[in-house]
Amino acid sequence: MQGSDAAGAAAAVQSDAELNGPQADAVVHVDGPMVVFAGAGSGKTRVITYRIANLVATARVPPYRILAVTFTNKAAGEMKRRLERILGPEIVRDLWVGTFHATCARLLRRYHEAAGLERSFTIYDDDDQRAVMNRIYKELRIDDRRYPPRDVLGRIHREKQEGVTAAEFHPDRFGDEVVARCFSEYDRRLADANAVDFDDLLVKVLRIAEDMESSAGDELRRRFSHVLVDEFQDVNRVQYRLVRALTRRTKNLFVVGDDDQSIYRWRGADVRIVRNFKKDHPEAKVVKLEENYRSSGNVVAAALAVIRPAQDREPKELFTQNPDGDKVAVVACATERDEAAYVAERIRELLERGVSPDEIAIFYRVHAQSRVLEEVLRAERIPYQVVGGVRFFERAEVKDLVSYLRVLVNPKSDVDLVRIINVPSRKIGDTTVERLAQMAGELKKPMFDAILPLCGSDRIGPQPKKALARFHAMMTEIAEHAKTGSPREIAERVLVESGYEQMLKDENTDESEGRLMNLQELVGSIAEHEIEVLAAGEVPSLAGWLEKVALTATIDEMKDAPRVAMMTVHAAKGLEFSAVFLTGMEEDMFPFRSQDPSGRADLEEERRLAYVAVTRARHKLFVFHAERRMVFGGTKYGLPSRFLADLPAPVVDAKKTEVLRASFGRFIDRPAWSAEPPRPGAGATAPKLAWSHPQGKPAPAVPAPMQQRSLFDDGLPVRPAFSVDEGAPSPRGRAGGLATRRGPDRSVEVEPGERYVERDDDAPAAIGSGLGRRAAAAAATVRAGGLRRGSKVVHKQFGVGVVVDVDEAPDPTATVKFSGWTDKRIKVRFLQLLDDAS
DNA sequence: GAATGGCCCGGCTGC
DNA sequence: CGGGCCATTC
Repeated sequence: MQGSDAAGAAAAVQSDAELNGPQADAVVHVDGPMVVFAGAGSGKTRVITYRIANLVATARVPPYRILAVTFTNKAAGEMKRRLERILGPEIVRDLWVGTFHATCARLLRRYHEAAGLERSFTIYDDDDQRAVMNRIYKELRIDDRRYPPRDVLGRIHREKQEGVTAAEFHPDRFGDEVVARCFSEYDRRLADANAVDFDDLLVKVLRIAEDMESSAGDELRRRFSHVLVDEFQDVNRVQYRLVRALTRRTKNLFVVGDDDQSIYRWRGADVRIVRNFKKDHPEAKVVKLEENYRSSGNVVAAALAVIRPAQDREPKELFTQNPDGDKVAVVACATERDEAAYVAERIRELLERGVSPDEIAIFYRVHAQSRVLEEVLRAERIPYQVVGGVRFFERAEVKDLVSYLRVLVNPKSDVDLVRIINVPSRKIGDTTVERLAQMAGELKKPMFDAILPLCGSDRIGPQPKKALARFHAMMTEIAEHAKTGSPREIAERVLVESGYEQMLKDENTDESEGRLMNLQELVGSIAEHEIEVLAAGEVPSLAGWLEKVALTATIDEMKDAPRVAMMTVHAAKGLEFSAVFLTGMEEDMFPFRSQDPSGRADLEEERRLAYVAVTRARHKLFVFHAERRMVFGGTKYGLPSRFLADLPAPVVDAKKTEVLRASFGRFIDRPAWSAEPPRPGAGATAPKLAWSHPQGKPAPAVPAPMQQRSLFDDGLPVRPAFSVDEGAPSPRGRAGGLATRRGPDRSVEVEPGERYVERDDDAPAAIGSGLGRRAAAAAATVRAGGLRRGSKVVHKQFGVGVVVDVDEAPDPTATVKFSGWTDKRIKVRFLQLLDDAS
């Protein structure tokens, strides 16, 4: 680092910063442990960035002695980019900025010997882990019904996250003997394959860092003078121990987090670590950033209301000086498709008003919700990108090519070898592979190295021998070329030489076409990586690319493109958008409740998750809940999420979609929880849900529906089953609580005061015929009023549409354009005319 | 040894 | 509803 650079940077830090009091404290206080409780939108990324800049520019800390741990690679990239503007690329290149996993992978390449690995080790993902475990089950003849491999792997995973090794594993539960056996066998196989799993990356580095005897440990502990950790509320035990070990000498551990945003408990994160930081480090300086610069007043108010009932929070009060802005729209929808159509409509409006698509995001609790949203956005020609979901790198053809490349880099990796040995088909069947595995076991060699010995034996027939020998020759040849070629060239060669490309070309279907394109994209990604690495002045390698691939998170794949982003709330952590659409805010969806009866939800964490979702929005926040929703093939009827009830009335603008408004004699299934009529005080505690509402909240003195309605002042049926007929669109009068349906025994008489509920499980067939009297009335309106082109209509299934054509016949039919569907031809009597006044 | 169809089970969040 | 695994068949 040149002196002038540093001086310039120091000046830049001073002039750029404009940090407020607490922020400045967090930046300039250099030595010793420090914890920053940074509320959502309080500028913590800025603080970390400027702190690093300050360390380098003012405190003159050599950049290579600074380690900054971010939560995602994407965040690491952004931080580096910001720092480059302040410090210049030369300095930033020497900084260590990355996720725990990426950092540990990098360290492990340096200290591989101390971890008993070769430098070329492979990182196994869940799929690989499962493959290894299946192999173990087969060979040890373990009953996979009694001990599901999934559970065993999950158990091992949890143990590793706590830093427990196979040797230390203490069987104390039923079935733990099996876990113990699998654990050590699994570790042994990974070691033999020169491979590590995600947990190993951290654990192995931790072993070295905590080893007071070895020189590697000593060196590692001296490596960094300052360690900074972002999103500290989501670190696990191993990660915490690691950063403590790394700062054992200097004590310069700086952590930033928000215990309110801890949402990864299910993967080992422990929010108590940040909450107890002061206890662990009595000398630690504590800073709280409580001013939110991101969101409008109403959004902040909503966020606070959601998080306030949470327990054991670090005391802090988020506030903002931003204007109140628009209210939070809470939108009641009929179905998920109605929800999607409404989302699309609002997005369309925003886009027309000049909002950039990348300033808009749609959130959901689970990926499964994305499909319908995607369909509708596609139909509406709104540019979007789905973050995560079925990941690119999980596609079969992509994994195949990756496996080929991994075998080239690390021929010991048996799971990769098995994956590709017969793809494309080389007449090397299961039996042959089995024999090969046996041979490898006996020779205590990797399977690849057992190929030739097996060919030299008389254990297999001449055909398999030939096939195996050819495969071996092919791979050897490619490996030979791989010594000189660039990663992209190697990948291309593999595709050709292996016959993989030919296989797909021969198939010549739409699917194979798509696969070929995916492979092209993969090669493109390798080429891109080459360019990046070359630009950084380093030599691109296949191993480097493979490592990057293994450690790429879904969110890292998010492109900087003018597209609406769709993602889970988990993926949204750390991001912000001008407009946020938070969908599926219903009980059992969000808070999510697993189908698995043993799977109890962690309500506290779900609440924090909701808080994260809300705090992503800068200006506009739309929250949605649907009356019914298709979930895993069945229709689920959902109550509005309890988190909605926490929103203060003054910041909420409650709306209903037109489809919901127009829905008459709602066909609400009668769920078990409505078996009893609501009684005062019973509403909130009735066994309608597996969860009770948060402790400490007194049961409402009024029936829950009424209590909630104060919030939804347009008569929104927050408890649909109890308020079925309310909010009907027109004053045509109630249906008298009676509705008719086809078939015998299906018309139901309803007592006064009770609401009519009806099944709606045979959807398409029931369209129209199940509509009841109001439908008839509506149809009459349509015919009498006359349906024209341009008329707005509602259809039970398809939602709101615009008539593009009417076919006058004895049974008039209209062609209607529905949002999110292809044009439909529908009998006019199944349509309801929307009077535009409503 | 490969290909195809059916069945069963899981079913969230993800490095 | 969908994916993975198994059994059947060629």
